[in-house]
Amino acid sequence: MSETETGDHRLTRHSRDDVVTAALRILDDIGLADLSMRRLAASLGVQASALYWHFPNKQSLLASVSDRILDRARPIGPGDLAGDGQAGARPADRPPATGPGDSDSDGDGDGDGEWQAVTRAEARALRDALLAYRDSAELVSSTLALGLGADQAVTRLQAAIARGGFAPATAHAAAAALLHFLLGYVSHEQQRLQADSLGVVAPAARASAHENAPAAQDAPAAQGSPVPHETPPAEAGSAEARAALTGTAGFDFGVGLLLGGLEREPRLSAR
Amino acid sequence: MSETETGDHRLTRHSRDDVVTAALRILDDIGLADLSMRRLAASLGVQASALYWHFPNKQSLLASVSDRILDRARPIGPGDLAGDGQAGARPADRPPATGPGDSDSDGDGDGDGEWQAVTRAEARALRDALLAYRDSAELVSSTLALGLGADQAVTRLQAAIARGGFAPATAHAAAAALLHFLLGYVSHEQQRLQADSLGVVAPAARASAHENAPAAQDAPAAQGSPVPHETPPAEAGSAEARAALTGTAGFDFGVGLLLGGLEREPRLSAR
DNA sequence: ACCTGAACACCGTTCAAGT
DNA sequence: ACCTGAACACCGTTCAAGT
Repeated sequence: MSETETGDHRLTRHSRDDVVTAALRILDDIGLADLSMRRLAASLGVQASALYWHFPNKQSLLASVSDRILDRARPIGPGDLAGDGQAGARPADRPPATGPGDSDSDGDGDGDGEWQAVTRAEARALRDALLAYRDSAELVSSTLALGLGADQAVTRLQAAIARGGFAPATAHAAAAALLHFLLGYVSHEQQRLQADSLGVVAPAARASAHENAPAAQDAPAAQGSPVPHETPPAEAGSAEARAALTGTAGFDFGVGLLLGGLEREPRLSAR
Repeated sequence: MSETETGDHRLTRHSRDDVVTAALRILDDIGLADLSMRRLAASLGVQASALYWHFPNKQSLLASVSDRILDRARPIGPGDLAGDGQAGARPADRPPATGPGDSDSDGDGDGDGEWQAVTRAEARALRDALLAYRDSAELVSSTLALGLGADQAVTRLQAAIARGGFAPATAHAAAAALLHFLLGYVSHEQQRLQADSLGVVAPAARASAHENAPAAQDAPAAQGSPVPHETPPAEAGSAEARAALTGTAGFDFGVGLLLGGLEREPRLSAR
């Protein structure tokens, strides 16, 4: 409730949600490292101690921020798989979306690879949600590392995987593995985006393993827009393949690996 | 150099390595959250400002600690695969160590799954090295998230995978994915270990999907206590399979998933 | 129901200066 | 080569008290 915080504040009392919203804005504007209780309070025109009426401590506040970010990833319903024109929240890019770089990994004969498509879509939705805010993957990671939140994400991935007919324990372990990869990947991705957006440049000896296009940044807009900054795969180089698997391609590759391995696991129902 | 710090200190000047050693001890004794420059300095009998002669800032010190932890994972040579009896740092458990819980995933007929065994061994060595110190996975994760260190780990995993004849870009991306999983998994594992070691206990209703400990929060502090998050679904489901894939079995499962998926990727040399 | 003011016990980092 | 002492600009959290 209350009015939308446009930078100024005063004269309104705040709700729990207002605090989370303000925190999200600071996160996106100046990063996790500078998201302090005092600064957050100041952005709301309030004393730091006031925040402790809404949250018992900073960690629980961060967990709520984490949940809010992840909640944005809801859209993908069981009905629509890939190639649908309408996006859920706002992520407007969503390319044709078939498989990984090369052959689709569900070409095993029977056509029930539906769980793979759904899982892939869930994973992409989570990544998109994370890419919408600076430092969000690191925030979610550390929140999860402290045992708080992020259950929603595991649950959704597990549900998608379970469509393949795996045992609950299998689906859960695979979902956890997928989430670990996802958070680590996006975390690293966001660190590079951030480094590139500053004038870090990296002389020229960047060469070998990883390199991607600079000038990809922008992110002036506030929270909403999930920033579709794509780095074209540009694999090409048959020689040494100097171009690494980055961006969406690298992400899909990792997800594909997990799904590929999962496909060989035993199913409960032989359908 | 200097004498081994046994808790007391005084009268010796310290080297960079001494500082790292002392930091490692504090990390293991009281955890990452309480590893401050001031406390570290005190444990060395020195002013906090003295540390800045050795390191430009806290992050670079932590990166060095991170490197030291990872360096402990060296032992696994190309010759020995699994079943070796000698442990590395401190973890004295190391069970018989055969395969995952169920069937080994490299029984595909041809006998050149050697790269899989080597990769698996490298992954296990990294996990063991991390398990030797409290909070190490989180430390390495955040160090890596900030763009420092941990290159050694990726490099070694990549080298192991490359034995399978994959393109460098493929091997690198797979190694990165494996490391992301590994750090996330062990991080979560250590968080649970830590929670369990305190008297958190978790009543008994631990059951269903997510095994994190309730009763840990509630935060008796303050007045409001704004009632955190929603109540978990607690679906319970099929009632069986409540035993999740945890510990070494869960770890091997995740690694196996990645390796299984990798096996389907195209090779450069047709062996 | 939501916030202030003041305090407590800390932080990382800098810098002139010492030996 | 390694460290001190003092300072600067911050932290998260508590708590009585206000409205």
